[in-house]
Amino acid sequence: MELKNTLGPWLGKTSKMIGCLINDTLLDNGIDLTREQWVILIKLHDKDGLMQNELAFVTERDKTSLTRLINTMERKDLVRRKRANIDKRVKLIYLTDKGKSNYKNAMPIMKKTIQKLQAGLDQNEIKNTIHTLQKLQKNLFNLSAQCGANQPFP
Amino acid sequence: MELKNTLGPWLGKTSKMIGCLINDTLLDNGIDLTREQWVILIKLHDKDGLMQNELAFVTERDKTSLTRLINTMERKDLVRRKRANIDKRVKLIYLTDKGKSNYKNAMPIMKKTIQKLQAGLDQNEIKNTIHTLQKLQKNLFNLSAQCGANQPFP
DNA sequence: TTTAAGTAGTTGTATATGCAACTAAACGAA
DNA sequence: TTCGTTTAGTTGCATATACAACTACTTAAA
Repeated sequence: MELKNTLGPWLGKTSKMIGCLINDTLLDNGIDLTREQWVILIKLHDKDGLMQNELAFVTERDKTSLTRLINTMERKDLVRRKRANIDKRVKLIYLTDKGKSNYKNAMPIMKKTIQKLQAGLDQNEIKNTIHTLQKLQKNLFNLSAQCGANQPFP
Repeated sequence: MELKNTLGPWLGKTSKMIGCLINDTLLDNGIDLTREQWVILIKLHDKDGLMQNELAFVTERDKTSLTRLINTMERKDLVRRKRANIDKRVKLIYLTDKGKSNYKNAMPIMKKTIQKLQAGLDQNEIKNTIHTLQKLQKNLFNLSAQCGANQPFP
């Protein structure tokens, strides 16, 4: 088996290039966000007030990484922490007005970029590829390839 | 268009999980390598004595990142720098004996892991997915989504 | 041949990442 | 109810990453 004909390297390179594209797009449009911060804004726009552990899980990162990412974003006034009343260990993360407006500014631009990225691919091809990726993720999950000790939330 | 039905997030998550799997596999087998170091060993095994800029290009990273990655690997005695005689600016990177033996130890284990990863996927499915990824990479290249100022080597 | 422009690599600075070990709070069972 | 265990989040440490600005060397052109 040749390593080069396996999915790993292809996925790795493509993913890396997409990361660069997202960074560049944000920068070129004067939006002061890293791609990591951008994803956090998406998740919070989806459901505001997630606790840190949930946010770490849905963004596939260790909780310690998330702590520091939120530190940076709080410093930039994109989100804010709020202690939960029911359970005082928990900190809930909320979008600030600045976070919301950054999301709103970035979204149409990012959608346009993603369309350019997928140019020349038909819907069926995209669907099949996603399906294959889902199979891989299932395998990865069974191989317990999850960073950190993140638990799924029921 | 729903962001969730585009390839970006699926690729990102899968790629992240594969990274964790590689790290875990190396760690579980007592191989003292990060996944980034592992990829460098592969490229050098393929062709020893690459110059840093070439190595940065083939591994899709900025030359400054490569400088520091090689620093770490030189400290760990996995590779060594050698000034080129023809052009004194250039530094060529060679595998050390330790680097070679780490590669040799890791390779069969990593191949086994990759087979587990691709379990349940038929060759055709893999081929089609790689083909789609190649299309994406072409788009990404045209969108000049390359990190750093890395140039392709003719 | 001398000088300007380009190239290879490094350093400064900032961000992001993860494991181990920690604190504080909540829970659960004797 | 109290004491051991679990959980949420943080900190220490090490690695990886990239842009800007730098040094040292090479090349091309005046």
